[in-house]
Amino acid sequence: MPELPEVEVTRQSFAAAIAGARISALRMGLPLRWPLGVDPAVLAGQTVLGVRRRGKYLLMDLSDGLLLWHLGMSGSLRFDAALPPPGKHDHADLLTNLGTLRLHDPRRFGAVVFAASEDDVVAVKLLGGLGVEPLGPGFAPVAFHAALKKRRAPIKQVLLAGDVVVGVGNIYASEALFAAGIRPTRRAHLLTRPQAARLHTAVREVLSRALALGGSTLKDFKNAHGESGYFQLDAMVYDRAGLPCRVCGTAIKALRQGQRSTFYCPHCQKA
DNA sequence: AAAAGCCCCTGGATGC
DNA sequence: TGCATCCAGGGGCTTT
Repeated sequence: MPELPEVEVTRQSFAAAIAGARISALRMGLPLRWPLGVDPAVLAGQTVLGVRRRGKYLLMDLSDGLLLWHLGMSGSLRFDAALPPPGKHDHADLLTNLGTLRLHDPRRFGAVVFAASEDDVVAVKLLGGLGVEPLGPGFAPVAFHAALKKRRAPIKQVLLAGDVVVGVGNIYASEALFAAGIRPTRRAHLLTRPQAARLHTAVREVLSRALALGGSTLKDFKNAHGESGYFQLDAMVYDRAGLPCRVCGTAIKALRQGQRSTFYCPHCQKA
């Protein structure tokens, strides 16, 4: 479900409210993608210092260690002073004196993982290979082009892989390539410098626009207050197979790349 | 080193 | 109504 904008919207919607909270317990439900990696009792009495984001991970700094939260495909977080008893798909409740943070995740591809520090092996394994933040200063056109030069895979799959630039998921990969006028099947190393620069701009604009609109609401995205976003209202190509391109009217095409669907306009995306 | 496939899981939509 | 099939916003792991 969540790509960078949704994860960041989620973070912003509860980070300030949970800062300073004293943890009383962590209650886990069915197994998630990875085990917590520590006795939950270790968390009791710790304080939540803040919540950062790296790619699609949320890093919750504690007084002694950190919790990594990932929403997988279907996860969402909710933070409230009072929540109803956990339902079938509520698999983690972090209880604090300021409220409960609840992970709701039907498919259970998400995770909550404890790490003693960012140098902890588990943290390095999950975060160590991540690319640069697309909305940060490390994402620059020239370096981006240089990184693409080393990759022969289709550009769509390189965007999605997250080792060059993080946070671009399946929706925004298609949207950014449309905005840049680039064919998703184009081999990354064949992009010219102007094309890489266009894609760099497109990734930033698509993500920051979605972020400003509160994230996408394809199915059930909600921020930690249970409010929806609006991005799906203006997707240019995603999930529009056979429909007319909003720019030129040509029928949008769909294809499969690495077991994920891709959408593009054959007329607007010739590069 | 990089690329391609596989797989984890549940639920909704579609087809017979 | 029932059942089978396919698809879904991610990404680590194993195999080429």
